[in-house]
Amino acid sequence: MAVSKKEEFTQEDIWLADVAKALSHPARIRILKILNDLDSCMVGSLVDKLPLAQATVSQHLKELKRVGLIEGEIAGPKICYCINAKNLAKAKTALDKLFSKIGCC
Amino acid sequence: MAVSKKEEFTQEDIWLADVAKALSHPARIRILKILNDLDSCMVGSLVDKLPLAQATVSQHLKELKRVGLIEGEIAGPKICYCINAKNLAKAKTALDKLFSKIGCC
DNA sequence: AATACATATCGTATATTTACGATAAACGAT
DNA sequence: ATCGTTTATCGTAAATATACGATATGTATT
Repeated sequence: MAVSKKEEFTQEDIWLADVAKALSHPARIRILKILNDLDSCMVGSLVDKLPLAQATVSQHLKELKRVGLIEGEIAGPKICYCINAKNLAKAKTALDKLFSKIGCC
Repeated sequence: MAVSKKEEFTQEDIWLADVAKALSHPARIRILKILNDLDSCMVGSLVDKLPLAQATVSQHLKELKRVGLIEGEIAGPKICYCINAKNLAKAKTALDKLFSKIGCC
């Protein structure tokens, strides 16, 4: 594209689109579901559960971390990831609002 | 990327990621909000309300239509778009489930 | 049928995303 | 201090997304 026009929208819309972008790959949906089920999980364990190379999983984790949906804590030589409940709730509220439409055409 | 690995996930995760992808641009968030407020809207009117060329708006509408979040009805020479409430509700339910995490680390 | 208008599609340039091997960085244990 | 383990980052190739002008398509009007 010549030049991105994303900045020409409201901060709220840009943020919501950004959260949606973080959710826009099945690997990242899967990661969130795993973290939801296990409460927390080491990267190596996530790599075992996904059909992707370690470098790729790390990249997906970075994207989820970027928008604040997850956070990592150093646990010795490993890193323990978990969901950031506060930001997840914020995203849920914003999406709920967007999806509040009941009637139709 | 060499080859996409998206097919290696569950249909549910692929679908949810696909819906999120449709929401992953501020222009498409804006379009949904406008349709939510106005109930329905002609394409020309949407073009007026967005900082994008007509061809680009049409492309964004196509993406929202692809995942079933909106639908267009021919109205004479114009086309009237509106939200597909049924599919929006389905997406809302799936996202709610994903976001059901309350506790944290 | 010719015209005017509304929207979709095509072609294309550029930006971004996805994927992975290789390598670096950080830590604990020996 | 060196070694093995774990994860992040770099470099890179291919796929996909974004943006727009130009053009095609379809409809109503004259």
